[in-house]
Order: sequence, then C-alpha cells, then structure tokens
Amino acid sequence: MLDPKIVREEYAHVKDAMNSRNYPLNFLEKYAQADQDWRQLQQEVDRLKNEQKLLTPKGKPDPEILETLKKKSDEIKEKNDTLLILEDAVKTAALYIPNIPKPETPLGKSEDDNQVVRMVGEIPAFSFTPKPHEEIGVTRGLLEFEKATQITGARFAIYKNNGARLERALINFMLDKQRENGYTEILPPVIVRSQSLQGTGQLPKFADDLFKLEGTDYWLSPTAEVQLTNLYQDSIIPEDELPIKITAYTPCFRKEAGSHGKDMKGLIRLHQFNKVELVQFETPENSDAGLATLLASAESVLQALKLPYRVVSLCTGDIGFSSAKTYDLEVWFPSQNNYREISSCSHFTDFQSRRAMIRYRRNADGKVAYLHTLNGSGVAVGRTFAAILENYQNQDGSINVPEVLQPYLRETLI
RNA sequence: GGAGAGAUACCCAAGUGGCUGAAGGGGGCGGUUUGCUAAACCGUUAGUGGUAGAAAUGCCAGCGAGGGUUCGAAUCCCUCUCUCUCCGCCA
Repeated sequence: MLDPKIVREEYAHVKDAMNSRNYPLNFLEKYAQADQDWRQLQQEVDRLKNEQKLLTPKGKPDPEILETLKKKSDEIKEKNDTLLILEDAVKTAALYIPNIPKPETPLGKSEDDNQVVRMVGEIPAFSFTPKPHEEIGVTRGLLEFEKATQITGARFAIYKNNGARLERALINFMLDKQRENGYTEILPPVIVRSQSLQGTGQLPKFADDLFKLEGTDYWLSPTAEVQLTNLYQDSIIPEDELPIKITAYTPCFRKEAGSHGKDMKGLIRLHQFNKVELVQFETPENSDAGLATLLASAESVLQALKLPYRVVSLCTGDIGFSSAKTYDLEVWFPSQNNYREISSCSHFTDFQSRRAMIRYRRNADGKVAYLHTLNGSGVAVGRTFAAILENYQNQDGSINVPEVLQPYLRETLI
C-alpha cells in the first residue's frame, strides 16, 4: 500500500511510476477520487459526532433535547452509511495499486530491458552434449514424473533414492548457510489465511495464482515470504531489535495460471516446490544496505555450490507488484544454453509494512514508523537440484556431488 | 467432535445502558526519605489508527473481530475468531 499522503501530494510522480510499470492508471484514478470524497465526508461526520457528543447530557435527556438528539442521530446514521461505502472503496482501491519503483530501478517495458549487473563463476565446458536435468534425473533414478502425474497431476515431481537425499541435503545446506549469514531459522505453517496474503501483496489481485482450501479461509502459501513477513504483522518493534533476519524452508504452492505449455518438463515450474526463503526487516535508513546483504546471502549459496550465475536488475516493467527494486539471480542451465531464475531479491520499502502494519519505534524520537521489508529466495531448492544435475553431469550420466554437499549427502558421485 | 468458561490498557483486574476511554493493584517513569540498596510515602503514566493543520494542537474511532438495537453500548442482541477446562479421538 502506498502512503496516502504521497498519492495526494505527489500525484504526478505516482502517475509516472504507474506508467513506468505499464500499469493501467484507472486504479490510481479511482483511488484518488474515492480518497478525496471519503476524506470530505469523514470530516463532516466527525463534526456531527462531536456536536452530538456535546449535546448529550450526563443523565437522562429531557424530551426536548431528546428530539434534537434523535434528529442528529438520524443525520449521522445516513451520512455514516455513505461514509462506510466510501471507506471500503478507498481501502479496496488502495490494495490494487502497486509499489512505486525506486529511482535506481532501470526504466523498461519488459524483461528484455532488465540489466545484467554481473556474471559470477565459470560456465562449464563439456566434451559432450549436456543433457537436460529431467533426462539425467529420470535415467539415474533420482526423479520420477509420470508417477507424480498419476498420483496428483501435471507439474508435480517425485524425488527418489539419491534424488530425495540430494533435495534434503540441499535444504539442510542452505539453512545452515543462511544461519551462518545471520538468519534465524523458522519452521512456519504452510497454510495461511487471506489477511496474511493481503499483507504481503498476493491478495486481492493475484488470487488466481493461489490454491485455496475449499470451504475455508485457508490458502496454500506460494512462498514463505508470506509466513515470515507476517510473523510481525500488526506489531511495533523496538529499533534496537532491527535488523531482524529470518529464514525458513517451506514447500511452496502455485497454480502457475497463465503459463500453460511453458517449462512443462522437469523441475523448473511445478505446482509444488521447495524453497529456502530470506526475510529481513530494516529501518528506512538501512534498507538499501540490507538489500545488498540479502543479495549477498542468496549469492553465497550459489558460490558455495560453484554454480555459474548472473545478477540481473529487473526493470520497472518487470518488477513484481509489491516490489520497488528487485535483483534476480539466474543460474546457468547448460542444456538450455541459458540462465534461469533461481532467486528473486526484493526491496519493498514500506509497501508491505503498511499493508501488514509492521512498524518500529524510533530511538531518536520515540515515534512509531513503518519499517522496510526485504526478501529473497536463498534459494529455490528444486531449481538448484536441476542446476546441479546439469552443471555437474558426466558423460556416463553420473553426477559429481558439489564439495560442500558431500558432508550432507555422504556421497561424492551419484 | 460433545459439554462448559472466558477475551477490558504493559500485566492482573473492576465494571450489565448515560457522570467510564475505563475503578483498583502491579509494573514503568519522576520525586521525598536514605551512607547505599530495599521499604514506605507523594506524584505521574494507554498505546494506536484516521483526519485537519506549517506547527502547537483539535476532532473522530477504539474494551477480541464484524454486524444490530438505542437519542446514547465495555455493558443488551446476533455472527465469527481465539484461549482455557473436562470428555472423546488422534501423530
């Protein structure tokens, strides 16, 4: 949610921001109008309520005053009904307006305008044609897709034997790594309620991307960002406790609506996947530095695994709804001869903290203010699994186990 | 799943229609006393959300959440959520 004051006072700037995102202006316009109407009537109703209060005697009112009070009450009731409708309109409209990109976010219309910030690691040279991970995984008995389709449906996978062990090793490795990086480990529920999804920005606009449990207000969480960020919903944190850095491994569930036919093979795009998530709460002064820390923490996983990757700064047309600035980490997939997203590290400014009411008490003046939230994958486990299979494959189909995983897996070759 | 009890401010707790945005206690903060500490005593202390304002400050909301009754609701009615106790079931 944007600061209402900014929308009122810097309307042109907000409008530019929406344009830079290719975001239709009608949401903003609708909001601005509703906001104006609502404030006007709010003042009117407040005034009437105050009059009513002043008129009300301490004990039982005499008949004459009672008449006046009744009239006043009717007037208030009528206007208040309208006010409630307007208030609802303002609140709803506000939830559909995306965040304002930070000035450093490159301008651009689509992912083609994203900027590669740096490339890290060396792309492996193969003396043979590298196979795609789903082929290696199935041949090697690590993955099974057909059975998963029978049991559940398309876009699900089964990990088997050393495959299951590798996935588990990766989860443990990543959590340990993030603990070294200063993140406190959390094991949250994977089911969340609407309000939490609204707090982080998935609802109300992106309900179609989520699985809802029938007959309840429960949803399968699409990312632990939801649980971790909402761990502090509706709270006021003393400044001394900041930054708060937390991490969690969770399964994530996404409908992948609108991506029919895309990435149908392998582990790249599933309805259920494992992810280690990083969430950070920072003061506005420290949040930019916080994003750098978060990004470095995500990168540390890929560096330790010696997977080649690049850092991409997403342009205004490509950053997510809630984000003001996003770096994607993209890992090298030899079979696709391309980089694929494995982590997305975002700066949300006070957008989520306004929605979820996450505030902090400033040391300087004792006042309460919205803090800044950041999050990123640290990193997507399934895609890391896939990247290891592809980058560490041998001609005979075996896979070298990355050195840092060997203590976890107790194998050097699988 | 069955039966019952509860949710009031930082904590405990009083409050069944107006003088209560809230008694009392604890805690916190300030002070008196004191060699220091403790005790005692005196004083003081709701955070928050919205809105108007350059600000000082004003106004409105707010007693688990949402509705309703009433001129007026912490108090009466309805729905929901959560917590606790007992029984049943279960990893």
